[in-house]
Amino acid sequence: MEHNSENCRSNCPINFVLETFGDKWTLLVVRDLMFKGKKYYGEFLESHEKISTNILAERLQRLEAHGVTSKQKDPDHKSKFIYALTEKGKALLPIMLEITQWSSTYDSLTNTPKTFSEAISADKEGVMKTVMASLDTKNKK
Amino acid sequence: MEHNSENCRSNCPINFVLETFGDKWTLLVVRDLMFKGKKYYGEFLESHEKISTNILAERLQRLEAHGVTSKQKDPDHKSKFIYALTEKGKALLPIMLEITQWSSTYDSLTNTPKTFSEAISADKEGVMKTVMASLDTKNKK
DNA sequence: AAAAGTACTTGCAAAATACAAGTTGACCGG
DNA sequence: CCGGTCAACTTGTATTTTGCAAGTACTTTT
Repeated sequence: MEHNSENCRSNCPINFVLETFGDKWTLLVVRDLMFKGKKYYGEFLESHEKISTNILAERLQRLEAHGVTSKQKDPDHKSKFIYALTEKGKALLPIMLEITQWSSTYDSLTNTPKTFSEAISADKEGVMKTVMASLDTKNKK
Repeated sequence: MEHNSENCRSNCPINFVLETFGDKWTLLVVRDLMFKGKKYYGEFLESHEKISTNILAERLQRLEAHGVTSKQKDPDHKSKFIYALTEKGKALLPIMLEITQWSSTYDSLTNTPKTFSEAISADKEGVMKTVMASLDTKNKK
């Protein structure tokens, strides 16, 4: 569960996130967990970018191994697992919001709702609290 | 120079940055330009992570194609090119600082100086101004 | 004029990814 | 209580990307 830069290419903080998230798919799983309310394997597969199933399985395993996500049996459905962000995973929120702002600025075709990017600009702390609250609610349900 | 999500997998802002930076190397080049004062091809090759020369060439081309970096002849050395961040590239700074904070928190072996992460916590705007100023100075030299 | 520096390009083996199909254990309707 | 469907993967293979070593062309230094 604990993970540090011991076996990484360097101890640089930028490199450290790349060792876990440096590919085209991993951060999309985080996005789905953080903003889309997804928690089942099958839900991640449905995302618009169409991750393939072997890649998804490998990424979920890696995220769990690095302490970013958790995996638990769904008490209501024995054949399902509930994936969720750990505290370490939730702590990615500021990065995710800054990424959203950058893309909203430089992608003329972005699908970020203007209300959302304006809310981040006006009150980033408030948006963070709202998102965090939504994650807690989901877990308790 | 203009780039948007037209030919991307989706119009999601998270995916948009992945289309340009979603690999193990690209963001290290940005780091070297932003924080390490590097500007020559050979300097990027020297970084601790040891990017290979063909990958570096391809990434610099992509960054330039996406409007994140610029490339100009060095007036003093005809065999050298100066690489620099554009405004779009400099605008990645908030993301880079949040990444630094996250890694400094969760990597027990991080090489981030405590003075730096504390400065970001205490006065992020101030740190941003300092870094931005250093980038402007470099360009004018 | 020869050697070294700078920014690449090329070739090839190894690793990662994409796509399709198969497996295993619930769950559900009749 | 049996067959079909659902859910979460695993396996196999073709394609793409990466990693490493070597080579090229132009400049600068000695």
